[in-house]
Amino acid sequence: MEEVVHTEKKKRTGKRKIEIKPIINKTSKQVTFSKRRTGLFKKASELGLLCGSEIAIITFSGAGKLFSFGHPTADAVIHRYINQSNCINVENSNDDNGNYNENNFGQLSEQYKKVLSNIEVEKRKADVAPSSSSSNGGLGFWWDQPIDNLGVFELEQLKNSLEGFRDEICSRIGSSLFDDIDFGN
Amino acid sequence: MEEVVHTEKKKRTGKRKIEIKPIINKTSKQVTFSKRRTGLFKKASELGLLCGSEIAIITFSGAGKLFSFGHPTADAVIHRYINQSNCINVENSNDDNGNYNENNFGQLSEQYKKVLSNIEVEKRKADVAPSSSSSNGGLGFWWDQPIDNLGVFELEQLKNSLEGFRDEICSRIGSSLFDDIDFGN
DNA sequence: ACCTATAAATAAAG
DNA sequence: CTTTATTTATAGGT
Repeated sequence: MEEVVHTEKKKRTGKRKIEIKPIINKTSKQVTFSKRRTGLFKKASELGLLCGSEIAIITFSGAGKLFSFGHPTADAVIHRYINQSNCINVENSNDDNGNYNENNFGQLSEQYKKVLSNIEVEKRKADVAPSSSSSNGGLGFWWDQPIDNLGVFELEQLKNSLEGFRDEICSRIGSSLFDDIDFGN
Repeated sequence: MEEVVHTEKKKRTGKRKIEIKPIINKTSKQVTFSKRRTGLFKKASELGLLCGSEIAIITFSGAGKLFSFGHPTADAVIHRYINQSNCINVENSNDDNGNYNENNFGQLSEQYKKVLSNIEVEKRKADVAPSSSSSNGGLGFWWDQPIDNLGVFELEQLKNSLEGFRDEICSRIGSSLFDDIDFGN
């Protein structure tokens, strides 16, 4: 039987304490990102499952690669987040620096109301307005054009575009928030 | 020195293993949500700090209360997520059921191109269009009105509203994605 | 990708 | 909120 006396080159394996500061080494940064992201997503799924809560995580790696997790889906949760502006349930949380994050979607419906109200005011200023027509060659942006220069067809386009734009936005946002915005009827 | 033999009423304190399934008891569900959400946000902040990655977490408690975390901010990350449609960097991750989440913002710029192209086609169909004017009393939605009935003032409103709408959307989305959409110039 | 020792998170009780 | 016992996550190495 042999006794080997190790002249203490302590084979320090196992987890060690680390400081929470930027990892310089690119490879170990990637490894850590991968491991911790996996752990984070697992915990998020447990939270959703245990507590019946909806949750979405969006993260971009240092290299700009996107990873997302969602329960039930990331998009569903994000849509709910974007559309909850007019609800009271707005809570912020602090980040690693102890700073608070703000949800700045909160005042949107107010802004819309203001815009619509301004339109109402403008409306009252006018009684009857003259109109003229002409075909527009298609130079510049429509909002830089004198409105008088727009013919019926251009207006049709405007209308169609606006409808399309509005529908796209609504479906993109998955929102009913804009449904009551009618641009002055 | 005294040796006390405990007639085993094992005082079972300390963490115990749990199953990952919905918690029924409302109180312990709230407690668990609070504790785990805190832990999750902490881990997320560590991930951001260690790996220089951007991260956002949005979660709604069972009661519908919103909590968010973001590094640098939740909104910044969500905007980047929404706007990265035309990038190649789309990675999905699986949720607790092993299902994959999908980012369905990917085809948006394509849709816009299609709309704009349709408008171009329409444009070519017309040469000159007549126009008329009249004040509109303000009944119904503008897109349900015959376009001929719109007077200059209504068109101004339309223009202003559209500008406002577009600007609001752009600032809301924080996007440059719509900047090139000009509704037919 | 896998292993192992250890740090960190946390379930239950006070 | 605090403590305690234990499970879970994970840093570093292979």
